[in-house]
Amino acid sequence: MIVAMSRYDRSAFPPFAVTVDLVVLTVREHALCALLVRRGEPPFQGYWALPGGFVRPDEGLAEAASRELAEETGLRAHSTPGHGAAGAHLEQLATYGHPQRDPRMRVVSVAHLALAPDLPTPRPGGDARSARWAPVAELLGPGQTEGVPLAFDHGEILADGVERARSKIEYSSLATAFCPPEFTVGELRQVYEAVWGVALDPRNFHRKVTGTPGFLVPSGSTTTRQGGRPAQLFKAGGATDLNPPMLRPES
Amino acid sequence: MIVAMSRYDRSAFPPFAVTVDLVVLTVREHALCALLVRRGEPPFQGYWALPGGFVRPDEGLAEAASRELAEETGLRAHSTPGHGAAGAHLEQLATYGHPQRDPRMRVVSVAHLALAPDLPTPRPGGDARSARWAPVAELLGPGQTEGVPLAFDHGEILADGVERARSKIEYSSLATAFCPPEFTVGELRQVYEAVWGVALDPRNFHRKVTGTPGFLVPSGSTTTRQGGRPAQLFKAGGATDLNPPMLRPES
DNA sequence: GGAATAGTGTCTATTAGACAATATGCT
DNA sequence: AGCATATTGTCTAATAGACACTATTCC
Repeated sequence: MIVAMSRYDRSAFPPFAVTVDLVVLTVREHALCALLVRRGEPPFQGYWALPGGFVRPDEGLAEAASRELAEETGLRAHSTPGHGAAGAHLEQLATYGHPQRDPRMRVVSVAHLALAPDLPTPRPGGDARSARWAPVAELLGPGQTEGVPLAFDHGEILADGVERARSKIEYSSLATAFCPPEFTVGELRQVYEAVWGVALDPRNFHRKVTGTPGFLVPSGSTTTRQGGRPAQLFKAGGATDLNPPMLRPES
Repeated sequence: MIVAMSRYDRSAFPPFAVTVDLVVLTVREHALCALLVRRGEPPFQGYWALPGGFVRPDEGLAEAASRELAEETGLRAHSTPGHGAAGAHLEQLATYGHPQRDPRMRVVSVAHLALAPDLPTPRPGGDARSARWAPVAELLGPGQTEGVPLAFDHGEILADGVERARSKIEYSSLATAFCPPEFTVGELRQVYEAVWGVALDPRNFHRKVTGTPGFLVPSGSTTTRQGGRPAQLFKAGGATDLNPPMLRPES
């Protein structure tokens, strides 16, 4: 490979640094939250940023994103829904490559979106940097204005990731990626309500999700952890697409 | 650069080449077609490939894609619908970075999707390479098998681009990007039929598209170029999202 | 019992899909 | 006239949304 590279005119292949950045989302206390890390060095020293890092010469993009996710959260990544526990959904989001997005050099970042269940152990920082779960409502202002500025173009990336998550739970079963392996219909509804920031009718929601083939599979047991009448527990079914979709109100 | 590559070092940035590849789609003679160029040099010499090229040190990703599109087709790019004539819709598709996707060196390609109206002048090749519009049905086999192999991982990229286009015309007004500045409801229906490969009921389709606010704006004149009763001409309206969506049959 | 949540049933307005019928150009 | 396409209208089945009602637990 090195021999092959040296055979070519260097000016024909301008070198770029390639990184992966992660928009890791979870639902905590009825709020959609994103994982942020504090930067310990310039540029943007002291600012909050999305977790990420350089892609290594011998690894693929999804592989690099999966590695960074594990380093930051301990989660293993899945690209298909229907997993719970120590797994998170991971998919490529978009690539950001404005020439001046990093003042040091030309960096192209392949952003990924991860959806994780609420982590029992927040595990702040896989490599000694401090980390936190920040409610996205505090990061993305009501309009297009951002409340708290993030490092680099990470505010834009976060906004794109949140929008992707909001739209994708409409027509896919991805909302279950925010849930533990077994969950109730009410807990799933709270995920939708937190991600969309709206209230949904519990009765119509129940009829909708239990009536969609392959979305939910009863696990057989029940729980009363939500209070009130015991609720059936479900696991995510094999279906990935929701057809017809779950409709977001106010459209 | 070669020194840095030979050993991973925290302070170094493993260098990558970054390219843009284009999935340029149009509708010709009732068939969805993709723009291909023939490779004149190894690797994959003589194979058909997607148009593309290296991102320059001082240009952004969308800028590079727009430049390549203009070089290959003469089209100017728009990221919003509602344009016709010499304009094409252009959006980022996904990024492909498998370590061995290019045998020469590590190349990360940011693929873009362009939707263009049928070009009066096919203009085969902006830089002396031969080019052609290939029906995607001949390139992507019935199953997941490809009919004709493309260079590199371009078959996979093309399949992703076609799938993106097929799903995006469901819930956006992007189908108008395949049409000339003024078009009839029947011509728009033929776009949907070509992209999806299905037959749609002309009467229900007419009611649906004319009843969606902001999708179509009457231009005032009529045409008989389709034969039969003269049809109203429309321009693309300002709406970008179709709500409720155009439903793809057989789902 | 009272509060809270789970789950079912019912009604209505909207809509997708099938398809009859009419309109208006062309040869 | 006969053909082709455009455009409007009608009917039916399915569904989203509103909401009454019952079920089952904990306090």
